[in-house]
Amino acid sequence: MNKRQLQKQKTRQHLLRIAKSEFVKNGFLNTTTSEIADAAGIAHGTLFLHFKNKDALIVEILDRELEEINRSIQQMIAKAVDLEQLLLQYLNLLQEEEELFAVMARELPFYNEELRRKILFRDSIIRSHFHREIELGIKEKRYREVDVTSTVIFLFGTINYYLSLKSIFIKEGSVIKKFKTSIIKTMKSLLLPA
Amino acid sequence: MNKRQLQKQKTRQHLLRIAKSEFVKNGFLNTTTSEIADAAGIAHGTLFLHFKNKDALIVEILDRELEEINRSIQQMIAKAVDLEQLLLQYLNLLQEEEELFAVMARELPFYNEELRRKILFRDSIIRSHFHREIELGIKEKRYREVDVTSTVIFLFGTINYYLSLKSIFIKEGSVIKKFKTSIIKTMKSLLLPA
DNA sequence: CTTTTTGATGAGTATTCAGTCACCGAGTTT
DNA sequence: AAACTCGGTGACTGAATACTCATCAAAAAG
Repeated sequence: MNKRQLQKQKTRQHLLRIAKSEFVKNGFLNTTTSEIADAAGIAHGTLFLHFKNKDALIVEILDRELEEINRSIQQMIAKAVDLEQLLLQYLNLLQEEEELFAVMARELPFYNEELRRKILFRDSIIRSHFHREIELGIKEKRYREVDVTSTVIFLFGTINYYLSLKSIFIKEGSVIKKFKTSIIKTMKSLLLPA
Repeated sequence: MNKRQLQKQKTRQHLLRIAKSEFVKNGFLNTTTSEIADAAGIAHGTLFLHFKNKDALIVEILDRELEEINRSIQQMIAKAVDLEQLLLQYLNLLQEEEELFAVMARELPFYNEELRRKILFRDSIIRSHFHREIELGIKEKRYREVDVTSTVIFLFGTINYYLSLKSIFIKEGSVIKKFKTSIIKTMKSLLLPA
């Protein structure tokens, strides 16, 4: 790879990094291509040399992020021994990239089909693990006989609600951190016999 | 009131009605002032004769809607004898104006301070009634000793999650109708002793 | 050393919208 | 009936913003 190609690669990576931080800061919908170019210190037109359009940029960023999240989730599942640990580790994962998850939760209904599908697919994977874990618990009589699907949606609905209204729930810091224990507590009280 | 003033009143009411149906159809953010004017059969400029700007229009529409909803809620509370009935009636209320609630759930994070405050204030009123009802149930030993605040947020978070992703959860018809029974069932299993 | 290639530039284009304003004509007043 | 008022009109403006393209200069190729 010669000097030119090397520089191009570097610019591209730089753009991806800056774009992600801008998206996380203001959301995908409210970040303009000019803002990204300015923040990256390159000309506006250069952005379109590296990415077909704004959508292609966000898709590439999300693909990378979702892939990394999937890796973390796989590790998590391998390690977690029960639902409480799984939930705690999942919440920790969310907390680490909370700004990004908050943006996705808030903007999901406005994304195009492709993006929505990718995000919801990632969601469905982790959801299915919770589903399985709860079913197992019921079979082993550790949990009460709840409606598993509804229970899982209650959990994810609540987490997404917290995330999408993050800035309203708290001034700064992590919503997940703030509500982690009460989420776990309520899930336990839903599942464990009295 | 003379002929002119009468006509003005009529145009204004007509605009409010058409604007609401457009907002419900495509959301507030994705409805243009031209679309509303076209649908109402008036000139684009006329809209700004009746309302200072697009925001003033949505604020007036929401004020009317929220006021009516408040009236319904007051009636509901007067009649409801227990949590299950209260919840069922609340879900019925949501179902009646589901498109509007779905738009609000989806777009809330993007509204300005004033609109957000109004919507969240209405939410907090109904939430406080659930809170009180659950506390009472715990005191009277009908319910288990759950964390009341978390339980209420679980309920509202889940409902909002369903609403904001309405179009993803179902093709057409009512999400609330579809999930009503499982929401109630899960709430009961959360609150009632095993 | 000359020619060709190509990454980068940024002024310019196209589009979408909210909001304005000079003007019209029906209705009201004098 | 003349003068005035005011609701309505729609072409126009200005702002925002995604995307293009003629041009440049440095690097690569011949």
